[in-house]
Amino acid sequence: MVRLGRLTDYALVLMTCIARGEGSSLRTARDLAKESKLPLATVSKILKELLQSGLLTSQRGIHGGYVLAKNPHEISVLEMIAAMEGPLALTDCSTDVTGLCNLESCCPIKTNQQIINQAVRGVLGKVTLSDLIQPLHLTAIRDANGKVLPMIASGRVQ
Amino acid sequence: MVRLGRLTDYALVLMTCIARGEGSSLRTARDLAKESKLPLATVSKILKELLQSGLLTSQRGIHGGYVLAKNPHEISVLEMIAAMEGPLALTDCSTDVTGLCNLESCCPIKTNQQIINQAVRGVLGKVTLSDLIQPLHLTAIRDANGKVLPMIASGRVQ
DNA sequence: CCGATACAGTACTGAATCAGTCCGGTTTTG
DNA sequence: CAAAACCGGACTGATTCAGTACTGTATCGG
Repeated sequence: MVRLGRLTDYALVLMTCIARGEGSSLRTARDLAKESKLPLATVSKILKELLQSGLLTSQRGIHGGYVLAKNPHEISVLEMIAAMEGPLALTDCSTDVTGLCNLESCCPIKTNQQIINQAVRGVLGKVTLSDLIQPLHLTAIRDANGKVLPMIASGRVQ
Repeated sequence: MVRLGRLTDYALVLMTCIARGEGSSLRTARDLAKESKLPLATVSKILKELLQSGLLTSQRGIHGGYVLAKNPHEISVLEMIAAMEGPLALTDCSTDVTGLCNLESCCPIKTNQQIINQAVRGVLGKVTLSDLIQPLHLTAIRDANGKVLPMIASGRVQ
């Protein structure tokens, strides 16, 4: 299905929760678990990974919690996905690692794969956390020909 | 890693092979297996799925084989991916199926997820099989702001 | 008409990945 | 020092996936 892992999905939800609560100091894992209706253990695991990727900062001890490390408009969807699943690479060929593919040097479409990857990265890099809080501002997103994607305004398409 | 299945990767290779050999009548599975250096059984499986999705047409019997069902520029990468992995949906929320998510109606980011999905679909829908054969023409692909993606011409970025 | 060739469809299996959980440790505060 | 909260790693059951095998059906040549 070419889908994000479920944990990545949760991560987007949690980041949105934290971003919405900005200004109200720290959010605890317990707090976020209640708000997102997800199990605490799972939430902790996700927050931990987001922390290690530098998207969150934490405060330990009683009265501890998590905050965004950057402004919401500086955190792209691409970064959040990469935090949970590692660098975005739709195929083995599009990694910088060599020796994975037995076709290696003669592979006729390696370059193309990288181009496809770059296109997807470009799009995901353009959508930021602040866009997820304010959906209507997404009208700024345009397709490959520079035309605004038709469904943004109406909220739904197909 | 957010990656395509390996079989999907192979499918892109095979479709490229077939597209390149256009005009030279039918390509047999055996033939394509040899050219792509993939096991015949696997190649057959992939071609079968591409057939069922209407991207290929087949001829049975001795002297049978496969041909593209459409012109290369009418077959998008999105279609090929969908043929192998089903409809592109980065998250459960972005499917048309309901009842999968326990947050359902109150989920704060459902709309956004669909927007993200649509953005990715838009990009993948713009790249066609003919683009994969003629990499240099990909300079037509632009980012969300209408600017040409920087790495296309040079073949590589980052 | 018969057999060789190639597509068509299904079913199975071993491996790899993933979600989710648990447990023990460390830091801070009252 | 005890409670609250973060920190880190490790384990497990389930699910998914790649790959293979086997049987069936269609077409063509002789």
